[in-house]
Amino acid sequence: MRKTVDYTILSGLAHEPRSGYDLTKWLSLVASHFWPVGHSSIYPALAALEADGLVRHDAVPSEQGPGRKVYSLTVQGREELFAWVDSSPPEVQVRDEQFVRALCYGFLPQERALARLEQVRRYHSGRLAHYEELERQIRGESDAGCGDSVTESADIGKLLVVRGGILNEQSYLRWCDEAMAIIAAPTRSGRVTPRT
Amino acid sequence: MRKTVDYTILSGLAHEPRSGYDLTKWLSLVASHFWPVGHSSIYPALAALEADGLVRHDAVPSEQGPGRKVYSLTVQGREELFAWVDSSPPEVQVRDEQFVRALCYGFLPQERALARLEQVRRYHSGRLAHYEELERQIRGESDAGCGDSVTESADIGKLLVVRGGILNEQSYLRWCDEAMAIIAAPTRSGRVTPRT
DNA sequence: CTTTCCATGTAAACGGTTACATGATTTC
DNA sequence: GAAATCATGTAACCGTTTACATGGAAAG
Repeated sequence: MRKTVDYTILSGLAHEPRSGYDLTKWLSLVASHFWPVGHSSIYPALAALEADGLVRHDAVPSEQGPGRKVYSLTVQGREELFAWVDSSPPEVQVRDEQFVRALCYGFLPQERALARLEQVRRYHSGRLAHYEELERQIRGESDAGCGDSVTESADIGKLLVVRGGILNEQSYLRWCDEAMAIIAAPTRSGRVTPRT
Repeated sequence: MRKTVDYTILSGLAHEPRSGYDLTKWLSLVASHFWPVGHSSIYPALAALEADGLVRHDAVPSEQGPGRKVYSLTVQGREELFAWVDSSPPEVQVRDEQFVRALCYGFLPQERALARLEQVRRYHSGRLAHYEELERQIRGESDAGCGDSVTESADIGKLLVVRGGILNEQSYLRWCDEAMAIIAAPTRSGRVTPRT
């Protein structure tokens, strides 16, 4: 059975033929916020995909370091990828350690919980700026290419995921604000730290 | 080194002493959307936490099935949990397979991508309704049992995570709408069927 | 001459999920 | 008498992460 990391790799190659090294960098740029992949997963996966006939590579000599293996999708690889993309997604499984902490914020002294949330907010503020910069880049590229706004098939995918990142970070920021309001609310009587 | 699942369990016990069985059910209700934990992780973890003196259990006979082991936090367990809660969170790592597919939606025929997004939207619409119901329950409970400070502290955590779930699902719905608009945009030229 | 970047890979450790295993009681 | 719920646990598997491993070229 094929794993998600395989399809992530195939997706990368669908956008453009790449070496394992380039894939690693590209995926860490555009896909790390929904499916992080390290290079130590990529190289074995590429070899397995090649053995199954979903990708093939051309050896390309490089000026520095060892020769590159530039991988591209085969017809079969393209078919399998698109079939998977157009298949029923399972229920999403998200893991966010931050919320485990949040589950206990009510037990912390008010000012500690608020300080934590402030910190979380700063972090996501930075992430948001990062995705917004990415969006500008994508829109800039496709403007330069054709004349229309987003036209290229490949750009649509990139735009979709970056918009996802942006909306997600915005909602996180909204959560921080709300959470701080809930914790700072004066309606509660006594908590771990006594009032006054 | 302690893992997140340990702190998730400790968080559950901080809210109320519970058996492994009850913990499993409670966590699947309130924590499954940010840190899913199965019972086969819980029982070994509880044993390890007990060996380390962070929790202890009282054997309580049960009417049906084997006797229950009701676990509660020790002083040390409480301290370690709160110290972790009030520590610097690492960068969050989210995994959402849906976005891997989205990365390739530009390669699908328009109507297929739109159908997919419609399906995703329905799913998250259901999730949103679920969290909203949960929020109503929590707010109902704390209105009913007004006065007790411990109960209130526990309710804050539950409220925070359920609000997180709601804001997150709302942003997902917004993403679906945006994504459908981007894909349905008439400005694109040559993308109708996937190339082969 | 040391660090960074290019470029590829392997192997062990870790954590989580799935399946296995048991058995009593209540409900249909 | 079959299924669901209560209640506990173990073991194999699987995928990811981290560390190990190599080595040339450019830049500081």
